[in-house]
Amino acid sequence: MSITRNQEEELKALQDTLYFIGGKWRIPVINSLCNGNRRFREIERSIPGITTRMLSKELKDMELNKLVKRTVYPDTPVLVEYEPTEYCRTFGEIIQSMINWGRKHRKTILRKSS
Amino acid sequence: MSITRNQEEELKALQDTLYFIGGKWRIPVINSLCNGNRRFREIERSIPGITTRMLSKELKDMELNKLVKRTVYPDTPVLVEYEPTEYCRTFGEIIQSMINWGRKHRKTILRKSS
DNA sequence: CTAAATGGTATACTTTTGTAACCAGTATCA
DNA sequence: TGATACTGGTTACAAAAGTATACCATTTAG
Repeated sequence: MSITRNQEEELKALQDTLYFIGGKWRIPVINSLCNGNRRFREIERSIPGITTRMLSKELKDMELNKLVKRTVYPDTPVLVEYEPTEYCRTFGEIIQSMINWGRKHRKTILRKSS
Repeated sequence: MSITRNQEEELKALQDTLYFIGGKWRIPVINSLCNGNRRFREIERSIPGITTRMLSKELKDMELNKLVKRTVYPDTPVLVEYEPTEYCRTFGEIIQSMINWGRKHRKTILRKSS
């Protein structure tokens, strides 16, 4: 049946995406980079709750996956810059839909912290 | 500056959404329910890789968060049904954007398993 | 009688994430 | 001349999340 087939295909596409997004910090880091943040501490400060360790791991992994380009300017003091690739920007639609959801449901959500 | 203000607000909305999605299995479970699966084993079979334990935890948590309604029909044999709430269906846009991403990038992705 | 499906739980284990301290190099401030 | 703070991270350890596997009572099919 074509309904079944289609659902299988959708599930596969969905799982590919989720696999690629992976952990908890990938989306916020992509968002930060796309918002123009470039330096390590700058990105770190822009994402409340992230730790140096997680950001470091995330950026390394994203570099391997061609989502960021890391450039070192070796003048003293050394300066390190992270840039989002075009590929990185393909997550725009997903991020936008998440922002939309968050906006709509602001009133519904009771955070643990409240 | 309104750019700054807007980015902060977007980040907050984004983080609310990510917080709500939480773990690894929330999205696949929502998707399965929205695809019409209702019984425990049926949902389990529809999500490759999930274990009984994780599905059980996820469904409990989703019930607490008003994402599913659990109904027990106590005729022997007992039958248990899980139904997505309207709230659950609000994730449709996010899931659809994820499916779109997965489709577009099928060729780009090299899964570890390949 | 045997085997399989139902809706799960219990236990042990591995992997991932979080916490917190630390490091070398440079700049700032008094 | 220190003391302090910022840069871009690393390291060791603890806690949380996820995985694997076995198990349970009940019911149905053969």
